Amino acid sequence: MSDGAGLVERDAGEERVIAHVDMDCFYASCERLREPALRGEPLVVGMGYEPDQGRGAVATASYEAREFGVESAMAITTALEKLPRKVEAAKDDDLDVEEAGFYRPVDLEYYQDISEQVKDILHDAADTVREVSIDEAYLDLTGRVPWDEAESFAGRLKADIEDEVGVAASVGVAPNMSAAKIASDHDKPDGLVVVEPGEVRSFLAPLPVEEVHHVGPVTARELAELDIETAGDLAAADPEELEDRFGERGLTIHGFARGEDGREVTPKGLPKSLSKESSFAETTADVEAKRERVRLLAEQVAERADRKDALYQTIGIKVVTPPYDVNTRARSLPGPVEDPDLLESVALDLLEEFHDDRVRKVGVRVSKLSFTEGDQASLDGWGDADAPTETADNDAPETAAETMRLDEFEADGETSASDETDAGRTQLRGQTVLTDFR
DNA sequence: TCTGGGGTCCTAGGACCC
DNA sequence: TCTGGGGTCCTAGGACCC
Repeated sequence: MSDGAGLVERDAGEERVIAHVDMDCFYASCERLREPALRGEPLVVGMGYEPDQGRGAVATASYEAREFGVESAMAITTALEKLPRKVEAAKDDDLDVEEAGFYRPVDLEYYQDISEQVKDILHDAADTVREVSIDEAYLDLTGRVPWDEAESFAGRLKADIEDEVGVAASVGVAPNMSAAKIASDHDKPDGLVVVEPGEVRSFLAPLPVEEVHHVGPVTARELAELDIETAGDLAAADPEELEDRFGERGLTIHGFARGEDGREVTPKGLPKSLSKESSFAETTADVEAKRERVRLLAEQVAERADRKDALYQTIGIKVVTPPYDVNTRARSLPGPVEDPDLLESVALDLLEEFHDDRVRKVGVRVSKLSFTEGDQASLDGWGDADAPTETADNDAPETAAETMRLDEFEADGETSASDETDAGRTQLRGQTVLTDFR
């Protein structure tokens, strides 16, 4: 048996101690923190459940709400059928108040606040922390916590979070990230699972293959055709065949299933892209409605880029047409810019291709980001918003090379300035960018 | 399940260069 | 002028994660 390549080898004998911390239905816990009456009640936190506008989905359902069949990402309308709101049930004789629950709209800023308090505790507990999302992080405890103390350490960590912040977490400890992640999930909520180095294979073997990171519904279905249904099956499969079918990811998931994962815990770097998207309440072919939404999103994306001191070189849109076809279009600029008007005009220009299409959803995205020096705090998203902007000079590109590329860009635009007056306007914008560079 | 929003990474084909 | 091979960049789509 040769084992699958693609994983970083480490010195044998030096087993790392990695923890994965995962808050239990975090948004719901936050809501209960400021509204204790919600404790023990079925609670759904979602977006767009009020007849506001747009479609909505469930962000988090408490365990009590899950009893009624409400799940994460479920359409809010479906969730309401399974679990009506108490306020409605009280007014309606056909509904039973006992069989109803509470709904609260997502309040990300508040959750971010709570999250920071938790993250502070995590950073005190470990030298290296990778924050994965608002409610999840990996800790490298190697050299700080020996295996025979892993369980008590994790227990203290949970208790600290509970006592100091007031929300519950599940913790998994294992010799690598992928196993730690599965471990934290294994006994949710309020779980604590330690998988020591020698036990990883046997711990993973009976689990359904979907629990392996990077095995989603599509891959799981394809694996089932190969009679691979558990992590143990996957671990025993032929890596070459997996690579043929799934590419590099085939080798990755094979390794994960075998308890092999050489990834180091590293702090999260700067973002690669920033985007904003939104759905229409009903699909629409209305040109002005589409343009108006794209304008709004472009403005919001520009604002966020500005707050994070990010320059962008590629501007893209996303257009979702019924039934659910995702189309993306993108255009790169000759150099990085921070220019809301250009962002808007390029986005609108890209949208022209979908002029006659009925759409369900649109999005705007910037990528190929570069960041100005200074003020790291705001890069994380919670620094002070008004950083001094003396940075423009610092990242002026090397003029010779840049000017050449700009010339090419203009020439390109000239020749392809096909039909629309919009194209010409974009060109003009392009030239204002040029002067910004000098 | 008839599908919200914000991300990451990989792949494949085409353009272009040497 | 029927045609190699390597490399890079760009765009579009897809799978996946939270």
